[in-house]
Amino acid sequence: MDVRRTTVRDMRRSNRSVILTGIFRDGPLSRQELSIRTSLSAASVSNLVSELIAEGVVEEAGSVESEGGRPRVLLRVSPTFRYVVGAEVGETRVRVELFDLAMRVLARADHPIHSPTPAMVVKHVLAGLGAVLADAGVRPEQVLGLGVAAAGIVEGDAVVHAQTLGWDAVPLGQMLAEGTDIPIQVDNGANTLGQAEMWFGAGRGATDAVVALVGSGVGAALVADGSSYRGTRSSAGEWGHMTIAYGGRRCRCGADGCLEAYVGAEGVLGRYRELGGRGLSGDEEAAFVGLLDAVSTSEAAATVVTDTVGYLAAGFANLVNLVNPERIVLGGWAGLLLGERYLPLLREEVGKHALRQPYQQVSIVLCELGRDAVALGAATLPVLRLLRDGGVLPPRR
Amino acid sequence: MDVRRTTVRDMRRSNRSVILTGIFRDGPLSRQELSIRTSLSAASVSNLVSELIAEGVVEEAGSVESEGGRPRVLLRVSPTFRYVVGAEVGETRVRVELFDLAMRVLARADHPIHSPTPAMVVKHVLAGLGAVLADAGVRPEQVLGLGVAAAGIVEGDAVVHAQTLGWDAVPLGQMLAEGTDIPIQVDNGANTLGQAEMWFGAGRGATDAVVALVGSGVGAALVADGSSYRGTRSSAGEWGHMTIAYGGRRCRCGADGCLEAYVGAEGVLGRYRELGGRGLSGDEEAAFVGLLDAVSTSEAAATVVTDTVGYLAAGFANLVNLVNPERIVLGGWAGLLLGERYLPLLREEVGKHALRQPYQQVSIVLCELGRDAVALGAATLPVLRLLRDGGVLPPRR
DNA sequence: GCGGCTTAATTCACAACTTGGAGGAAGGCG
DNA sequence: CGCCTTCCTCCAAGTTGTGAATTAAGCCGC
Repeated sequence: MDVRRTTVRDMRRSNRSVILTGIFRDGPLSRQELSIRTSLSAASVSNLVSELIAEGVVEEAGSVESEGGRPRVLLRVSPTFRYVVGAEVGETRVRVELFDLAMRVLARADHPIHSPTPAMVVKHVLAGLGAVLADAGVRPEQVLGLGVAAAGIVEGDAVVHAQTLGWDAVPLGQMLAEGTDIPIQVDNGANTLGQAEMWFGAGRGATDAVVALVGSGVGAALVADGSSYRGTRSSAGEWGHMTIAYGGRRCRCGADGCLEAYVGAEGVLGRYRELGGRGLSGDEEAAFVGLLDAVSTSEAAATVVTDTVGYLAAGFANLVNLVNPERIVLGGWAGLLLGERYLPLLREEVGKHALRQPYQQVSIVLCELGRDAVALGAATLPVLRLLRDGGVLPPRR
Repeated sequence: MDVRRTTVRDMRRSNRSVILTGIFRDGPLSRQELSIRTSLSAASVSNLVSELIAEGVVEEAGSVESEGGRPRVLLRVSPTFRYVVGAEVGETRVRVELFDLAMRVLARADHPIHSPTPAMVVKHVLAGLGAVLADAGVRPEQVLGLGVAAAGIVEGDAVVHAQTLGWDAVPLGQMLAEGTDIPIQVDNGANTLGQAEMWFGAGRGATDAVVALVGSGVGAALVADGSSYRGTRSSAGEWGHMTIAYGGRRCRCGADGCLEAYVGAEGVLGRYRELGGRGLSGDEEAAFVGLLDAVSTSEAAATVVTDTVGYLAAGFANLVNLVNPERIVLGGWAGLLLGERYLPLLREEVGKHALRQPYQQVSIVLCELGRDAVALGAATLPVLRLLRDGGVLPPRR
């Protein structure tokens, strides 16, 4: 247990962080409002804000009309103070996006990949980084950081384990750092999408929430008390491989009865075929849509889909009982397809598996951002750090 | 989101807390050691300690022999500064225990109950409180607080929901407060036992852990980053009602396939009977021991027990995947009976259901404290608050 | 157009805090 | 008994948030 002291310096950093976070998260705000919502004195707010303005982190942005008094000056984080880059490393593409601090996309670079090696990924991410910077005319020194969303388990300082890609203990962060001076942070793709959803999507305002992603596979991001929960060595949130049907279907992770084997699109389509269902064509996504459309005509399809909702509900109920979130956000392409059609049924089914008390406290909603938000979420990682540090820039080599 | 300021006052409270916590948790310590482990300057340690001594919270306790210099003076929390009371409200008894701040039992009062009403429980807890105080000659003003461990879900400020007792939204804390001026805190029994185990038992030193309790029912206490995790409205940790066998056995909570229905003693004995097993007599506990002893002679018993270990392992694996703890502590009377015999098998089975990465990071161990530690854990609640507040006493009416 | 009014932001003296260094305290050792 | 080592405490200095007083900025009525 490393209990640590608090110094007068920590106090200032903490208050700078509180103010900067307030300005960033809740749009342009006046010093007055900041003073009220942080319960800092007007004097301190003024003091801290003028420091932040002097450093260029914050800027004034017009003022609000008054009713006879001096108008309040609005403050915002200077969008061009620094820029952030988010990279999505998926199983089929590498996407790199450049954002300003208002989180607007300034440039984008995509590159398709297939069964990529770590070296290839590093190459494409660095190439994309160079491309977006050149595209938008931003210098590397102006970039606050590069956030990378990787498929798989991310451990400690950017070591990636991805069974589906055959990656084992790949030091992705370190490898990338050899090609650039920009500070790098790596996280799991589900977590970054969850982070995006918490900041800009359906998770706004919640402090204890779960963002569940259902696609070909299944994952979840846990948010406890306002910040992402990572466990001992940051590999928490592997919701997809929760055993939900003891002794059931074999999952691609090797275990039996995982949630993913029943709710992930691959598992769902597999079950349909096992029940003798046919007639689905195209890629996985098209097939999944086809399955949902076949519900009214095919007995097998109806059974599989209803079951899927039930299994998903049980998975949600387990989260509700164990974590007692105030909100569950359902996303991922398959999750959205299911949710659009079956959200009421899903809610009802969750009630059958969850305890009454925590069930009454949770609301289940759909993601608001598309799956393109993975890179956006990755880009929030450096921003999160900036806010936590009260606007103090991370050191560079 | 109520982000809050930090003032110079918070700083001092925080540092007092750090020092007091250090002294309490890690035995007698010298100012020197405190200075090093907290990285506070020697001057500040001296300053804060002398304040704590003046207030009577801390006292000097001998000194360590030196090798030619001034000997270090050891400091400890004054055991008689205040006293704490822990109450265990079980389904069959009310136990009240009085502790000093060294957490030694000074007096105990037991009272058997059967299907108790809230009013009865309140009566017995207050009677027990009076009894232990009289017994040890402690005045009410000397009591720091009363911690109550209740069976069921405890929500917010001591509102208890206990389906098995038929309690719904019982304001236990408030009811008790009408009978005494002593500050009251109420928590779930599994949580308090978990707390005891984290401080004084098998959980020592861990920051991310789960204490799992398997008795007639099944529960768990989640500890994240050194402190108990409670969720939105403090009803997290209902591990027992996690769906683990979709569409399986009916649980007493009304849902199907709960872990408790397969791993709780009641469920295990039920399964044995369903398989045609017979010959178990006595109360639940005796029957459970009988079942375990019958493994070598009865096919049904062997099947049930092996299955139980498997189900329990799946339940653990779900925790491992989702929460990524560094330690899982297995307790509860049935859990200990199982664990004593099958811990290696259990560990192995967990490996079959959990992902490799988080599995390698978790150690699974048995509780070190008996189930009598429920009241001890409850008594830690006021102590925890004292430590958090840096030795500042809670207000009294 | 100008004083009066209202509200926002800043300035300033102050109190609370940690810190590093100087000095005092307490014991061992020759 | 004096010297040395180590622990502890006191003191001046440097930071920081706060409340009261002050200044700034716009509106309104005449």
